[in-house]
Amino acid sequence: MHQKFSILIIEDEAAIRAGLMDVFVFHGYEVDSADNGTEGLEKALSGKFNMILLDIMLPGIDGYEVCNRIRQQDRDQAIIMLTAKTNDEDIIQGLSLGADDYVAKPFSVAQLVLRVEAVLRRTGIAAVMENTINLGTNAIIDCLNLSGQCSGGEQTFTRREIDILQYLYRNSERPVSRDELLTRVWGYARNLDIETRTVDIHIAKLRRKIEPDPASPTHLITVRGAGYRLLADH
Amino acid sequence: MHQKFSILIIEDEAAIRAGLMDVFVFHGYEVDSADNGTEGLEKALSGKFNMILLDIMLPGIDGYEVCNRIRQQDRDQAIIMLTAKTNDEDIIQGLSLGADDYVAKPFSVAQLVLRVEAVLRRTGIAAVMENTINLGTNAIIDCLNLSGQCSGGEQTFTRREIDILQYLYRNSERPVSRDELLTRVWGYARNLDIETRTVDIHIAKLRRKIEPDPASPTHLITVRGAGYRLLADH
DNA sequence: GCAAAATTTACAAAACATTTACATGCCGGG
DNA sequence: CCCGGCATGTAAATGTTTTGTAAATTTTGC
Repeated sequence: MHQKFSILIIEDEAAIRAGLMDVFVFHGYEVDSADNGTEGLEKALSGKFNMILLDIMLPGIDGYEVCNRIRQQDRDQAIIMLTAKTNDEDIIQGLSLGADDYVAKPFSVAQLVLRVEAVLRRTGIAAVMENTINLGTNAIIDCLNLSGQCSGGEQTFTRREIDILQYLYRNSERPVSRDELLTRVWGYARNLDIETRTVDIHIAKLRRKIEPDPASPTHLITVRGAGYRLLADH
Repeated sequence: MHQKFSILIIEDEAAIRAGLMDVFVFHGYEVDSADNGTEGLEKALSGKFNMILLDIMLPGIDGYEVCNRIRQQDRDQAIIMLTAKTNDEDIIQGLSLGADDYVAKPFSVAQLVLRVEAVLRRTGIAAVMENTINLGTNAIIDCLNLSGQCSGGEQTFTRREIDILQYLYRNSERPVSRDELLTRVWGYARNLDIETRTVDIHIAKLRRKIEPDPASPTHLITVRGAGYRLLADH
């Protein structure tokens, strides 16, 4: 998985909160937390999180109320409820309020991670993330719709342009040579003497679309003698 | 409002099977059942069911295997596993095999019904069953009567046109390729080399009916290199 | 057998990809 | 420091593929 999922843990017991944070950091998630309902709700409403783990018994606003308010603002926010209560009433209330799943304490950590993954898959969040190139505030690209929100406003891309961006994005830790692009994106047989400039032309077109100032690129940079490299902000 | 959801219950204990069938018939579902894995799998693979309730311990092929085989054929089939085992191993295995939810016996009937509804909602199957396509002020289409109120006034549609619109509507978050339409609407076997233009022709006809200006579509848009996408007014 | 619907055919138009041609800038060696 | 060569940038011309659609033809449902 290239881009990290972000997860918010709302849980008042410090030991459980810390334990959960460790586990999800270990599994490659970006984690934030809150120890009460008020703070949790505030963070949740920022819309920054792909998943919210929500304890039911909380000081301040309780978990049901938090879930309810989140849903009012964002129908599609993924939420999993955690609780020590194990009777049907709770489960029913949790599901009616629109939590995506419900895990009863004590739960095994492995089970919880699997349920989180299952919900991310079911809700389509995983699919969306896999098809999004996020370069920061001035370029967020939807590879399924061949479109993006860039500094210059809404942009559309061609299939080839998206293929190039995706290849560079997946290899953004290093520059990619023209030869490699021709091989991996175009499907040409490896041919070390290049007699085409088509890669350069496509790069120039992409810069016009995603760079605030195409003349001095910040995302799609040239590494002279090596190729091109795609960089995100921060 | 919408047609009935169909549900398949695969469960060997006659008393439980009969009880579940009664409950779901009462809740307005169309219900079929099987009392062993072999028959259950066969019925499940027919693709007629919106939801499959699957007991784990079955004579013949067991529930895990049935789930596995269904998933191989249809990634989107909704499945809820039922079982008396309550340890983590089972839950993990169930989720790994791709069941959409997991309900442990003894469960309350109310809880099970709610979980079924939750899964139908989450997977978008509930939306699939809707029979009105609402694209905003200038196109509201009644899929049962094959008619609609569009910018050009009252329109009638053919069955194929409605099928296309519904498929695009259910997948309106992404463009749908001609190939996918031929497979999912026409029922053609997957055949990557298209030698027919019939999809394009139908799209053109639909545009004449639902677009205020067919020459510059706002609802039925082309994503060149990817397919067609149906958009509603916000 | 008829009318409506679906599909194929055929061509035009638009979008996209590539080549060409020349301009620009970077870098090392006199 | 300046020059030449080489890697890169890009506008414009050219070639290719995809899409739009009218009209002809076949299929389908009564």
